[in-house]
Formats: sequence, structure tokens, C-alpha cells
Amino acid sequence: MGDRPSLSKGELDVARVLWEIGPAAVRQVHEVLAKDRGMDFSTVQTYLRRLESKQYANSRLEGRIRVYSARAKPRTVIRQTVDELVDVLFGGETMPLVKHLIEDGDISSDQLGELKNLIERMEQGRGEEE
Amino acid sequence: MGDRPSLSKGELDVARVLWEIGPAAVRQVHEVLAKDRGMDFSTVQTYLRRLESKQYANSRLEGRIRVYSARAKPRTVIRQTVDELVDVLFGGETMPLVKHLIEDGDISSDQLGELKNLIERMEQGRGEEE
DNA sequence: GATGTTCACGTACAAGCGTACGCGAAACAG
DNA sequence: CTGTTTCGCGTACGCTTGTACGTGAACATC
Repeated sequence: MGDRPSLSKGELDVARVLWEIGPAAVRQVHEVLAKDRGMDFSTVQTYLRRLESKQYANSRLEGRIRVYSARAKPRTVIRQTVDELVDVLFGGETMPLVKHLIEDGDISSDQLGELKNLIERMEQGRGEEE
Repeated sequence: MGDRPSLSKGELDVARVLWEIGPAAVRQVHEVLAKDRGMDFSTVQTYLRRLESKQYANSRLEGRIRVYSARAKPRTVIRQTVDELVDVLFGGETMPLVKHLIEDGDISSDQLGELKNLIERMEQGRGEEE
């Protein structure tokens, strides 16, 4: 399918904002990123253009303002990016990463419990759907 | 601490081989990567040089052969790399990544059980040591 | 000891990335 | 209307990354 070139750090930052705030003009995206990162308006603009040329976003002119909206769903991009990391760091094995995160990832006891639940639900749900 | 510039995909591939096979000449590393990836000898050589210049590896001449060895521990590099991903993808929150992996990460039932154990051991170990 | 092989090392070079400037037009302030 | 601010758009530029070649020295083979 749409095998788009993968996103760089900066592009991902911008994409995240687009997902959070929905379709938005450069200005809106910039406001978020300026606060967090002191990123320049034109830099954001460039990133948005690149997101569009890589097919991760759409845009249309609304009057003289260009409004960008995410085109790829977060889930897709996340999967792609994480898969890449898993490949490069663990040769494609997912488990080492999960273990690393549980052991070293600053997870609180509450969150550990939450994970245990999630796992139990996964074990349950297996075999019924699909 | 040793705040080294972070590694690119290619550099990570090579670093992984160095961790696996221990101190090695370019040739040895190349043999592994040629099989997996058709990577050229000089490309591997360049990557090793770059790993050294970024302080992730050491080398010494052994006769006329240069032998490289990992300098940064896998754990450190993994933590760094994963942290970066977590930042850029989830704004620093670890949990969403763990959840993503458990839900979408092709984990077998056996492995799910293993994870549950790990979590239980983590819950146990808390508050006793350190 | 001439010839082919294997290295280290310097160098290269296009594409990608982070970061932005400048210009000309539209919108807004007075 | 005129000056100022805000945009879109084209362009730029140094750095990094992926990928490798060429040269000259050391080694192995005949």
C-alpha cells in the first residue's frame, strides 16, 4: 500500500501536533511547537509541506490560508516507526523491546497493574475474533 | 554523561553486529552484514569509522588490521534510542508504546504469559531492594 | 620477485534533514 | 489610502546519512 518514505524526528513532531489539534493552519501548529521547542514559523511551514509531499498530510487553501490535515492515521505511522526501531535495534524481535520497557521504562505500580489487566484481556480475547 | 550524537539506522545495524560478535575486524563485521544486507565492505568500514568518531566504538591496529570494539553498552544505546522514539512519538509517555506493542506487536500467547510473569516479578521486587 | 589480493585511509557525492530567509501579495490598522 | 503584519511559496545552505571508489601499502602465491 501507500508505502510512503518514513518520517524524520522533526516531521513526526509536527505530525503529532496535527493529530492532536486536527486540521489546522500553519499558525496553529506553530503556536504549539513554538511553546515547546522554539521552532520558527517557516520551519513548521516547511515541515508541513514535506508532510504533504510525503503523503502524510493533505492541505487546501481556505481563502489565502493553507489548512493542513493529517492523512495517515497515528496508528499506522506508529506501527511503521516502531517496526523500524524493532528491526534496527532487535533484529525484528518485539519481545526484547517490551521487556526493556517494563524493566527500565519508569512504569509505576499502578501502570504495571494496568498492563497485567491488558495482558489478561488479550489472553482472553484470543481465538474469538478474526 | 557521554552525550554522544545519536546513531542512525545504518550505524545501529553495524553496532549490533559489533555487540554480537565482539571485537572484530572490518572483514568479520562485513561478513555478517553482506549476508543479511548485501552491504559493501567499504560501506561497513565507513560505518565503523563513524561509530568510532561518535565515541560508540574503539579501535586499535593489530598488525595492519584495524580491530573495532564496542565502547557503549547495548543497554545504554537501547535506552537512548527508545527514549528518543518515545519522546517523538508519544511526548515522553512510555505506556502508550508498551500498550501498542502488546496490542499490535505480534506477541504469542506463550510470550504473553512470560510478560505477565515479568510484571509480577517487578511488582514483587518493588520496595525491597535499593 | 612479479602478480594478484586485501587493507586502511582519504575522499566523494547525492539525497535527506533541520533550519530558515526573502519576496510579493493579501489582510488589517489607522 | 498607506504602513504594517501575516501568509504562501520558492529557495538556500550546512550537516548527516547511505553508499562507495581510488590509491598506495602490506601480504600471499607462484
